Amino acid sequence: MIELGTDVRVRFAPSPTGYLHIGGARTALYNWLWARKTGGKFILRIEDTDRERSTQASVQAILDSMTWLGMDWDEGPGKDAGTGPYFQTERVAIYQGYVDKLISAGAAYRCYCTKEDLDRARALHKARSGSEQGFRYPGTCRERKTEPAGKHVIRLRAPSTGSTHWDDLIKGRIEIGNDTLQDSVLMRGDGIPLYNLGAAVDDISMGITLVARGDDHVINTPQQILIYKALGVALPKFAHMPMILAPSGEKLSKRHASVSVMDYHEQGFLPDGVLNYLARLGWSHGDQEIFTRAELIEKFNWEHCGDTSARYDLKKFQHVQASQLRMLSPSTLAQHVVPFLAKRGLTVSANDPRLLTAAPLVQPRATTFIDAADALDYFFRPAPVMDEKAKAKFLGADRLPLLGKLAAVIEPVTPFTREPLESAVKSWLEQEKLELKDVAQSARVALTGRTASPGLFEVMEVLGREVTLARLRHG
RNA sequence: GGCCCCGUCGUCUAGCGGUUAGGACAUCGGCCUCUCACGUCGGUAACACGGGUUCAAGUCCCGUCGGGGUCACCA
Repeated sequence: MIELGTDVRVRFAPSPTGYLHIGGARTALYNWLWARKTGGKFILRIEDTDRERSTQASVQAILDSMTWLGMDWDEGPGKDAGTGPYFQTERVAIYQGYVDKLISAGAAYRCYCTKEDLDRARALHKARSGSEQGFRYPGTCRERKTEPAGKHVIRLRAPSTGSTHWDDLIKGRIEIGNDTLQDSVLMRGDGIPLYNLGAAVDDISMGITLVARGDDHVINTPQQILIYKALGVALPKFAHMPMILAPSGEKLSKRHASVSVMDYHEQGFLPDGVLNYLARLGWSHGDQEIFTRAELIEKFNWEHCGDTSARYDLKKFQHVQASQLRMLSPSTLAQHVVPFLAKRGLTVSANDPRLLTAAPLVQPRATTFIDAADALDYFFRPAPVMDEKAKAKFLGADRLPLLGKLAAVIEPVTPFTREPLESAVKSWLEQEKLELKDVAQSARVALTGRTASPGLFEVMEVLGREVTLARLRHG
């Protein structure tokens, strides 16, 4: 059991090279949940050192996605708590300071090899081994006595003997032989840090106590531990979570599914639906599948994070989303669905009594807000959009007299609500020796334009007397 | 290829030496019923393989096979 404490400081450190991916969202979620559970701090840091690929639009997309999901950060863009700035490109002076310390500690050195030198060495390696893989920096500048003026990168002086290990919160003890390490570049010639330096220095200077990230970073951890040790700083805990795979087992990408968080917003998913699904993809709490946000915070832990990669499953995702949608109060559902009604050209107020009455009717019939808006459509149009096939089948000329009678039967019913309507219609049917199913589908098509809808009397109640009678009489 | 991680129903998972291997999604069938859903009842379906250790192995160890990650002046 990991101790709770107020000293928990976790972070999510995305690179703004695209939208926020659902894999990234899950990484953020586990960190955020842990911070909220423990009363610790959740820090958002933007790792924008790849100038070529980083864009302002991506930064905004990440911020928007985090905000939509409701994962608020305690420190980060717009919230400086003294550990900022939170964009790595604004922290170059900090990295330079740490690099100086690393060099004087003998843990790093300046390397003056040019790109061409390295390309030559790499070509030589390939010629010998038949592959570019496995190339290691030959160490040309490692023991250099003189320091020529000029452009240089900073390299890690990696040990070649012994091993580096840590106890991963998810994967247990991991040990990697130092002979697999190499003198990798920590800082570019232009003073911009590379991932391992930036991440380690930021985690140190921001006081991060638990580094939780995707397990594609396992291999980076030894180098970062080396940096911590060279600086004489206490190590954080590490938790490496498995990746999310496509249903086919490949790395999940756009080709397989909607991977951008904001896609789910547009598709009418609930933030809580996304969070619930992502939480269960790689973490469990006994047999429970559906969690409120508060339950997630209360119950999340690292012990029950699985160490196997999980495959994305839209069907299950939809089920979780539908379950979350059903948990909404009518007024909350109304608020969420109004923009989706607007997209259909239907201007409806979230306080519209028809909407509030209809909301519980569509709730068990919808997965997303798009579905809900579709199911609500005919309540708010002057006339329903008619399914022509249904009309041909159920609204033939022979059916109209019956619907006229039905209209006459319900016309005087007061109040115009489901129970009185139902009993009035039932007793009429009894007299006529008819069954409800003899008239129900025709009435449904007349009222809604389609063959599937909530119960007939509920629909009538929402439509109200005027509209119901008009539609039955083919207004 | 080297190094690292992983292997329970199709999928997400529970399990932490003794279970008729449980739940959920999906799927199939029944019930409910004015349609469609919701709900509900039930079925099919899994410990990758081979060696150990042990009275006893899905649970521990080794190997094989399989999957994934990573080997950049990307992150």
